[in-house]
Amino acid sequence: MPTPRQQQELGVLLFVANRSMEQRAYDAVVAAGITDITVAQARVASRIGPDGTRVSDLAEQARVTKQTAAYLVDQLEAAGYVERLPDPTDRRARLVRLTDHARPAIEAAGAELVRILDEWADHVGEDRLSAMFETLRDLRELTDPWR
Amino acid sequence: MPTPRQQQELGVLLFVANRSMEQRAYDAVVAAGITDITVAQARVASRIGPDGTRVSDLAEQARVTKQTAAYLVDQLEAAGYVERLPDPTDRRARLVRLTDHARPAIEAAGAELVRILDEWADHVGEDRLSAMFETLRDLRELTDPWR
DNA sequence: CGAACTAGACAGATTATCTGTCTAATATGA
DNA sequence: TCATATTAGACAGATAATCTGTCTAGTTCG
Repeated sequence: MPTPRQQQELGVLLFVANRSMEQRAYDAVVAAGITDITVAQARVASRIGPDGTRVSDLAEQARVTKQTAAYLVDQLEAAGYVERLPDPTDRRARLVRLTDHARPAIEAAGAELVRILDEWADHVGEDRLSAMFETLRDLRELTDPWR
Repeated sequence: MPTPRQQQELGVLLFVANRSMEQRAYDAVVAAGITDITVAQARVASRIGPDGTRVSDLAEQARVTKQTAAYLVDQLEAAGYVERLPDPTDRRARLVRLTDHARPAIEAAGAELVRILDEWADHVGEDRLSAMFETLRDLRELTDPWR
């Protein structure tokens, strides 16, 4: 029978894994010479879908309030990384979309993510990594009330 | 061959799983009537070991600077949840230790963690959950440069 | 012993985050 | 159809969290 302290270890493990990915991706962007984005901005920007995403949805996915998400999107917009367009399906809403100016950052982050997953697969094996992926996907029904 | 966007999904999955655990544990503490702790404080406090932990180590584990960790520990100390004692093995250092006042919070959080893991095990099976645990443990060598 | 390093404190600034309120647009339902 | 409730997002203000930089005391090691 597992103890709370072991349960807690799982939390730590999820945290360090996520944090490691995030930090390395962010560092890769900085290493590519893009230094005018903060971690919090990048976290929100990374949730923007190819066809644009509403601020409310970004807030939900990043688990911050709409106000916080809007604040970060404002900064990304001022720096030219995103633009806001009217949402054709709902006149209240606006879609946030990445601009071409964001492309180098996306590519740097993406390339680093590929490297990370390669290393992880090397370390624990492709099969175990895939199994973990699938388990986390299934758990999402519990861990992600939205979507 | 996986795409960057799939890699990124893993990051999201790790994030939502961790965030779900953290939020539920925190909510359980609040539901137990303990309302004078913030999430950031709880995050640091949860890393304190049974025999006390140095501020520097807490900072490392929570991935914040020493200054931030010290700031949060100050608040926890002012609220009576932790105390600072001299570290007998190093006169520069001080150990942060949880007080009896923290016990109800620890118990509320621990009980919720047990519930969460029970639900997860029900959802994906005990074996798959354990496998994920082991994989994350092995990955820690890559994801957690310290320890 | 002396240089380099480590733990933590102090100061100051910035960033991220929240609660609360407001308007406009949409959805619902009698 | 119209009143009501809900949703998207903006605006204002306050607080919390976080960082960089600097400093002192203590430790380690050649």
